[in-house]
Amino acid sequence: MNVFFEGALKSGVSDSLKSLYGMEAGIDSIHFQETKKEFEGDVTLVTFPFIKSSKKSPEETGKEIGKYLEEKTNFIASFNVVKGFLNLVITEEFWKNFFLTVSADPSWLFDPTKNETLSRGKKFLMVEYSSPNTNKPLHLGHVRNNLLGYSVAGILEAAGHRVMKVNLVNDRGVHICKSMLAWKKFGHGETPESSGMKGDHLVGKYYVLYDRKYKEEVEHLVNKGTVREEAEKKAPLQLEIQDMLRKWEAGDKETLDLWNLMNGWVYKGFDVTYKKLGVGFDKMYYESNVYLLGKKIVEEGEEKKVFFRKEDGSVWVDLTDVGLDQKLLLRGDGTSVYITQDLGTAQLRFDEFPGLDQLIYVVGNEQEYHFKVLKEIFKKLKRPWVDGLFHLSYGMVDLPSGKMKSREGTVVDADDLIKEITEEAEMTTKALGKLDDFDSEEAKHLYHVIGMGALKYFILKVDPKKRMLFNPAESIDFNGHTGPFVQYTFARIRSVMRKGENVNFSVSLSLQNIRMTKEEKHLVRLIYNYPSVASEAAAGLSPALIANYVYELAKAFNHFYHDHVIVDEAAMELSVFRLQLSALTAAVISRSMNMLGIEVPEKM
RNA sequence: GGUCCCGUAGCUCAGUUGGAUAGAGCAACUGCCUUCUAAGCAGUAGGCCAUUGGUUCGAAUCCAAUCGGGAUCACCA
Repeated sequence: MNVFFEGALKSGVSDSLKSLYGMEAGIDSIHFQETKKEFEGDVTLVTFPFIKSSKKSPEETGKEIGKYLEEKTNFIASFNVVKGFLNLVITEEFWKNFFLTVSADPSWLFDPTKNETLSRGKKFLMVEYSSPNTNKPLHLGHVRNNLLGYSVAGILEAAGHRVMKVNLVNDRGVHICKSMLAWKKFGHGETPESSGMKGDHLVGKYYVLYDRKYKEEVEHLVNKGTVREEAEKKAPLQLEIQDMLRKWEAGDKETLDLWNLMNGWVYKGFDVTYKKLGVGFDKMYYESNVYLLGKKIVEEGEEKKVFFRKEDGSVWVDLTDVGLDQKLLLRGDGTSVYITQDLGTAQLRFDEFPGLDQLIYVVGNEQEYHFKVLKEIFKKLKRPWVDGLFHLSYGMVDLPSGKMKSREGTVVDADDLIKEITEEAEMTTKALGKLDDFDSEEAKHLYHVIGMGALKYFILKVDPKKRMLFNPAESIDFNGHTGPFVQYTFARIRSVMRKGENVNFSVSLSLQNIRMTKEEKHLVRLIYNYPSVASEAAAGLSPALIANYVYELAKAFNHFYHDHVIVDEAAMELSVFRLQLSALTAAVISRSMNMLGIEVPEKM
């Protein structure tokens, strides 16, 4: 619902309670809900909370409030009371006025500077997402992360916030060293060019190879009588990795050159995948640049006696007072751990961007503990921006066979997935055979748009915090509650509008002689709801809300389309109204899908 | 074991600031294309909202316990 009339309605109810029963009810304590389909009305007020004051039956109370509203406000046409539920019918005049307003200027719906429902307090937000390791290509789990992050940023922007999308690339550490070492020993100088492999896949291949060779070494040692734990530490490859890490930290040229070379391959590969996913970033951070930053904060904490040092020189924070554990912040040898760098980067960002209100981390739920710790530490350090730290946690993507495991080869690779889904879109589209006038470039683009629409919608429509099941064989559908369904509805509207453009209607939009049908009113209502849905989605960082809303809207349009003739030369005024209604629906669909990062096609 | 998240139709999911008879889609079965795109529309069937107890005018929604599933509690990142 929308402040457009909700505010007035609430104060109407508040007034009525006061004058009828002498009850002081704050505007915020009054809640409406949409009237259920089975009953007549647009909004419903539950009267039970008021019967204590009214000392009358729910029915009676409802009737009195309804009567009051009908008389004292100008947009209640009628009302009825069923079992204590006061159903209010909004006047057709109201919907017509709304429709005329947004038809004349659709920006009223979309522009946060014009629509106060849409923007409730402009903020400056940073969304960190993606944050890949550079030792292997992206998989399905990353896909969920990227789509979520990009979409959340889009939703926040649509609500009028200033948003920065950032990516913290995990470009250093043992994982990349493993790929480097395996490539150096077994790669024979193989490159993306020589192998024809995408760079990230090539590097990933050596990561897997390292793991295999390392296991062989461990088994070999175990067979010769070494205890497994011991063998894992003493395998030659493991020792070489340690050596390589040290060299990297010491700035050894040969190591850094190799590191740069292989990371370069990976970035090229990532760029291709990001582009296909349609995601992007305003700023890239690299762990190799920031991993030392946290040390200053550790020093500060020590001075402030918030942290403490153990005999071996390691620095810790004690969080047992807030139900967490003691946490290591700096190793005895002075090197940093994972959280050290996150301390540093968080500080860096608030320093770098004055006025930053919120830092949203889109990271899997396996790191909930980590972010809790991070926040508690900054709380102890009394950072004024600590409440702006937010971990947008999401669940794993599981396969029917269970968890994805890279070592067991059960990961769903992002590039493969995109390829398959695009091919599927192509097959389906061709089978329907509606694209005779498309050239091959256009067609290719369309397959991609539809395929990605299906994938993105599939992932974004579910609540982020739930783990979701992905069945590669049957998960992605193009019918029903899917992205392509919504895309199709948009294309259908555009098709009708093209027909409308070819007809010369010599009247302008006027609703004087029009009685809206049930379906038309339903559509107008849904369009009316857009700003509050958008604003709710922004407040809750929830793409799923948008996805479900736009589905409902598309369904409502298809229903309307089925029962009504839109372009009819014999009924000019009506046609102009219906075309306008269709156009507005299309605009809202397009906007909503955009927030999900999904394109809508003119034809499909 | 402690902490956190999840459990709704055969399957995938909505609905969770307490409100009326719990909603979609897929799969199954029926209809609807000489008229604006049938990737559509209409219909049938499918439910002990994990279980038990509590809170109250009212509970899928809040509280407690139990049972299932997952995550986490590293001098890994």
